[in-house]
Amino acid sequence: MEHGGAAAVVTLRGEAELVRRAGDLIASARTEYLCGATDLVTWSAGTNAVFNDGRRPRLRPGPDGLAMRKVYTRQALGDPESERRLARIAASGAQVRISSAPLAREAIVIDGRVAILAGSEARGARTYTVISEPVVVEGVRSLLYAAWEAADDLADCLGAPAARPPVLGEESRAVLAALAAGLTDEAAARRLGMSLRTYRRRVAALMAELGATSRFQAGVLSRRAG
Amino acid sequence: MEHGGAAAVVTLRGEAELVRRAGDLIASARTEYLCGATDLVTWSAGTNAVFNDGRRPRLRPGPDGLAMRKVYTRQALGDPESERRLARIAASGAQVRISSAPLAREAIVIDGRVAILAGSEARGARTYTVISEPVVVEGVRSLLYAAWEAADDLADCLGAPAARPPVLGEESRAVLAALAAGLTDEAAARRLGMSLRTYRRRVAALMAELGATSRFQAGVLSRRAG
DNA sequence: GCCGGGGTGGCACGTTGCTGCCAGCCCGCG
DNA sequence: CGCGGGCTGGCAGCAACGTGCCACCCCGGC
Repeated sequence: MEHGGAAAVVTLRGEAELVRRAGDLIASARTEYLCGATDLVTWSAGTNAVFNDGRRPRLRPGPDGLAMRKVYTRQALGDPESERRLARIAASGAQVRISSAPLAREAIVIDGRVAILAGSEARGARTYTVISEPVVVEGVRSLLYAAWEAADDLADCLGAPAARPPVLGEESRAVLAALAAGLTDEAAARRLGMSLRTYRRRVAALMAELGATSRFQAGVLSRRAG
Repeated sequence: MEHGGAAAVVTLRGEAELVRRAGDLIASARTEYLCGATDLVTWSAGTNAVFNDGRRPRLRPGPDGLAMRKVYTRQALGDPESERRLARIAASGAQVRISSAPLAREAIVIDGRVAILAGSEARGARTYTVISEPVVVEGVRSLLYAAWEAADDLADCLGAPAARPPVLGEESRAVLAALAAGLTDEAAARRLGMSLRTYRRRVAALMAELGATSRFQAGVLSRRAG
């Protein structure tokens, strides 16, 4: 049972063609605009061009409005400039979240009807694949939505001192594991073969690195970082 | 630029056809078999039939072996029977993780070359869409891999008393928020308008519900549950 | 050798978190 | 009305956590 609707899978080259061929599609979002990317680079040129063309949809958080959901990775929080842009996006009514898992390929799903996947660069122009085959769109949407669900709200990530997780050493990981196992300090220190005093020093250093003021918060933040 | 390779997107009806038409494909996995589903129901009949046909690949955890990665949701931990089956899968060399986000549609990606997405049931037979278009496969793989990355190892979820998160009340959420904000008990109790004693009672109840023995662990578990 | 720096462990003390006990309060029930 | 049950808050005592201080190493430089 081959699928062949000529328009089921279409590959476009470059943002210009994306805007020309799929601009109407993108601007026609009515219920949900779900978008995932590692940072702000990929879609910015293409889709901003579409929306700035005087057809930016009104974002209403209400039940019948368009839900604009964007997931990025921590790389989108890299520099203050990107952070500001993200904050601006969020202020404009979009829901922005930060995923701690990598999103290697950018993806958009519009109203559960159309998916757009970015390919790699080829001859200077990025390719975009527009999919309208329902099963594929639904599959992509469910996966992208899972990433959305698993991600943190931008607001919870902005002030975090550990926006860039500091790549902990081997010992820190062991301490973290002991903490996460629910051991008391005494038991943990014995297991790790260090004195109670030193163990507590390690914990204090970890908490400082995470920016936590209580152990509960440290647990939450440690999981956010992985 | 239409895509047409006749085999780029093929939809199959029912597990029998899946095995007949895509069995070789599934059994030919060499480097990575990445699979996501809400529970053990969907793929079991189809892919088990393929593998039990004497072509189960050898799972080697080494660098050149086949990495069999499976992500399920907490629903796969529903009953002890499913738990045992999951443990058996893990024991056979597959890496099994539990995602706290919903995976509405089942998906497989094989060696980064082929994706198979499950559709909804139609006339008693579930449909399976086999995709070999590289951009689409890569997009699906990156999303599925993100779900894999964000998920917890099965071992960390098996003993958890809160495998089924108990749908906390409004007040419990407020307590959790106060804890996650890093407040001291005193400050949190003031903010929530209750006495220190009562606040600590709430915290103790929460920790019991989560099965945590330390606040750090409670923080970790609370985030695992959402 | 001596010296200084960095990491460690012991000790003491203060803070925070945990819980058993009891008194009070509100409610529904007989 | 009395009575019991459930929830609350205060108190006390204990366990756990956090940290400043100091003595003790181990090392590398002078």
